[in-house]
Amino acid sequence: MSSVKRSSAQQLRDALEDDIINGRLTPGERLDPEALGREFSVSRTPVREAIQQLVASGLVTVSPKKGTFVARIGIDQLIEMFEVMAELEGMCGRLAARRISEEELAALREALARCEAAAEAGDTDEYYYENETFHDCIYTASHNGFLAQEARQLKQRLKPYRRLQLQVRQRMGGSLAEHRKIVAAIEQGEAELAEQSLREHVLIQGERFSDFIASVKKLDASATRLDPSHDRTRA
Amino acid sequence: MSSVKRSSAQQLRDALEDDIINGRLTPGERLDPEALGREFSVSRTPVREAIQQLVASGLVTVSPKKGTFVARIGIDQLIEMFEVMAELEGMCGRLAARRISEEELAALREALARCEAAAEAGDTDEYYYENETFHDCIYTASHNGFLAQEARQLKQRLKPYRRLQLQVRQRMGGSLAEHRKIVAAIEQGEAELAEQSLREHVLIQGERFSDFIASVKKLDASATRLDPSHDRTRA
DNA sequence: AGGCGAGCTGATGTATACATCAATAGACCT
DNA sequence: AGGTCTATTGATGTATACATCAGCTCGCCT
Repeated sequence: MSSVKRSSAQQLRDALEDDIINGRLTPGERLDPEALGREFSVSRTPVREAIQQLVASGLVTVSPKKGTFVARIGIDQLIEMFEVMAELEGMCGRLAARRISEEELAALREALARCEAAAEAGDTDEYYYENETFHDCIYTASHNGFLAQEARQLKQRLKPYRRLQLQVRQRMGGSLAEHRKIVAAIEQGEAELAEQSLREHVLIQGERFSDFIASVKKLDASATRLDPSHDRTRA
Repeated sequence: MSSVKRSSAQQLRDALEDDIINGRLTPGERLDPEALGREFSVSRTPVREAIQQLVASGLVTVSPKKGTFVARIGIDQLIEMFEVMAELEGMCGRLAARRISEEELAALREALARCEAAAEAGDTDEYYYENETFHDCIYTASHNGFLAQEARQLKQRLKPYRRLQLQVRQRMGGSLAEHRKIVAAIEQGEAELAEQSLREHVLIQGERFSDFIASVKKLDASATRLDPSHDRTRA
């Protein structure tokens, strides 16, 4: 399997990445290398390495002589990133409509079914998860591994902020309808339609920015002063 | 200005990046941290840091216990990356057609003029350089800084391989005609046309892959055995 | 009392020494 | 002679100590 023995730096990187993506570490929060070293029983060197990698992937920023913090993405850049995300998703859909295999199509239908089930059950968390699987199926079906990788990476980078979005329950119904339309387009090999549908599917969430921006600003403000309640040094 | 005092690791990173992009270090070539340390009069720590960053940006790969090497991109992935590059360029064009400012349009026309001059003079190197400026103008004019950054980064990553392309002199004329078409589309705000023109402009180079692939394979083969003639440790 | 400056503090950046482990080459056994 | 096991080697990975430097505080001067 994928080698079970990974370097401390890699493990730490994954752990921090997961913490950031899943909101256990919020944007603006400070990361103390020494504290992290104590927590994971390693020296500052691999901690530093892990942080460097997170900086490279855009999840962390480090200000010399001031400290390292979970990256705070400005609203303007956030919009820009959504714009690119929509394009990448659209491209995945366009390619998938042309290249998808039978197995992949089956997996896509399965993912759609799971989304429908979650929506019917009103389980927003479950829907959020299955929604990811759905989109991931399309990435894979694009048969462009590099594109899929880029899409996943950007999505990860946006994740700390996305979780504020779909909370709106009404959005689930609309999202589901769009999913069906997307699947239909891919099934029939209508590349342009699939692209446009997916692009809009992503952008619609961006257009709900009225509510969204408010949430972000609020989160920005609360995280401005380094919230000590999230201190990871405490056991 | 942009702080003149940068860390050794950053300087080294930039130096190596430049070496790789401009072909002084060829794909597959080994990078010896100790030798680099001696050359730049620093310890292995900042060297390692620089290498880590290059790994993150995809220009270098490191195999544990075997060594670190300039990244070798397989032909299949190379094609995938060109596909994405074309999409990003197209997106830049589409956005630029809607958002470009007068100043930016002037700069774009200027860049086109320089391309024309270089082409008329038959100076391929100059054309290569001005061609970059031209495309960079479009990135900027997209008014999406994140998109522009991603496009530049991907272009950098492809650069070590792109230099094998435009060598064909005949391509300059065709390229120039496409440039004019692109500028015209942007001038008139025809977003879709600008997008399609740019996408094809990039992909055409990919379709010339018949010749291209041969060159890459040749380069791949010659770099397979770690060529000692490129050893940087020698003064 | 308010502003300014020197020293302190705490953060990142760097150097060096050690640990670890896979690839390799050598010798031994068959 | 061929294959296998083992010891060496050389590479990355990690630990620790030191250097450096900006921000902050405390105290002095005006």
